[in-house]
Amino acid sequence: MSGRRALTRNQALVLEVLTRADEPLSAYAILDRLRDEGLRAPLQVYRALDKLLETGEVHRLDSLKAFVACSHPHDHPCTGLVAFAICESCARVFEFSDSAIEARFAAWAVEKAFLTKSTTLEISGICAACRSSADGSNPSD
Amino acid sequence: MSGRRALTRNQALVLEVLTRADEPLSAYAILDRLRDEGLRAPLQVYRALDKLLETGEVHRLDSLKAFVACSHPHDHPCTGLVAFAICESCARVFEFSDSAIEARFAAWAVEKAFLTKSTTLEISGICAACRSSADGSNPSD
DNA sequence: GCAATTAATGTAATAACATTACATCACTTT
DNA sequence: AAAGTGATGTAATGTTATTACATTAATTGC
Repeated sequence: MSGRRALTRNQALVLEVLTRADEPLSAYAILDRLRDEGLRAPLQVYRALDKLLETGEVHRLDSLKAFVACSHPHDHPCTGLVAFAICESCARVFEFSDSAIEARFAAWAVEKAFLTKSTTLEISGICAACRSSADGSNPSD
Repeated sequence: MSGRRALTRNQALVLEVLTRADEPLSAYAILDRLRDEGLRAPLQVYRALDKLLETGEVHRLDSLKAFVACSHPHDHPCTGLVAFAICESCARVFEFSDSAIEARFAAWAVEKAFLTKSTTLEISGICAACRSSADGSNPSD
C-alpha cells in the first residue's frame, strides 16, 4: 500500500512519541516518555533514532541537540535539501524547502569542487504567532 | 587603530589556539592545549568562547560541536549570513557567504512573518584537495 | 586612600548528550 | 538443529556544557 518499510517496536515507539510531540525532543526526553513502555537505556532510543534518521522519518536539529518527526508524508523518502525554522518562544519547528537555496549551494559546491554529503540549515527566531501575541506567551497553550 | 575590543587573557589564549589550529576544536580540546598556560576547568574556556562568539571572532559549528576562528579580519564585526563547508576527510572548514541564499532566507521569513535571530548553515562533505588525492589521505599532512 | 560596585577568574560538582562493549534473543537460511 | 543475521537489553563510560559558589582584579565615587 506504500513504500514505507516495517518499523521495529522501539522504532515505532520513538517515532510515535516524536509525532505526537509539538516540539523537538532530546533523546533523553524521548526515553523519559517511554519508561512505561519498558525502555530503560539511552541506547535503545539512539538506535531507533539512527534508523529513523537514515530513512528521513526523523530529523536531528543540531542547534538544539534534539529530534523532530519529519513533517512530510513518508510513503516516499524526504528528497532534496530541507531547512528548519525554530521558534525560540514556542519551540515549534517549521520545515521548508527552497530550490533556489538548494541551487546556490550546489553552485558553490561545483565551483569549489566540494562533494556535498549532507547539509544543515537551521534558522532560529520568533514565529508569526508568537510575534503577534506581543507578551511572548505561547499562543497555543 | 581599529575597532577591535580588548581581550582578556583567557579570551586571547583561546582565540590564539583556534587561530593556529587548522581544524575545528572542541572546547575540551582547546582546554587541553591551554593546560600549560594554567587553564584547568572547562568553564574557563566556555566563558572565553561565549565572548568570542558574541563578537563574531569565533564560530561554533553545531554539526561538529566544535569551534573555529572566524576567517575574516576582525577590525569590523562579521556581518551578514555565513555558511560553512566542512571537509569530513581533512576537517578543514571553508567559510563563505552568498547574498542570494541570504535573500531567499529573508524572503521566506517575510512571507511567514518569522523574525530571524540567527542562522546555522553547514554543509559536510569532501573538499577539492581530498577528492583529488583519491586515496582519501589528507593532502597537507 | 578606601569602601562600594562591577567584571573576570578559579574551582568543584553536576547535568545533559552520546557511544562502546558485551551478552542475549529472535528470526531466517540451510 | 547449526549457522548467520539483525534487533535488543544492560552496564559502563566518554564527551559536551552548565550551575553554584568563593575569590580576585579593575573601576568608580567619595
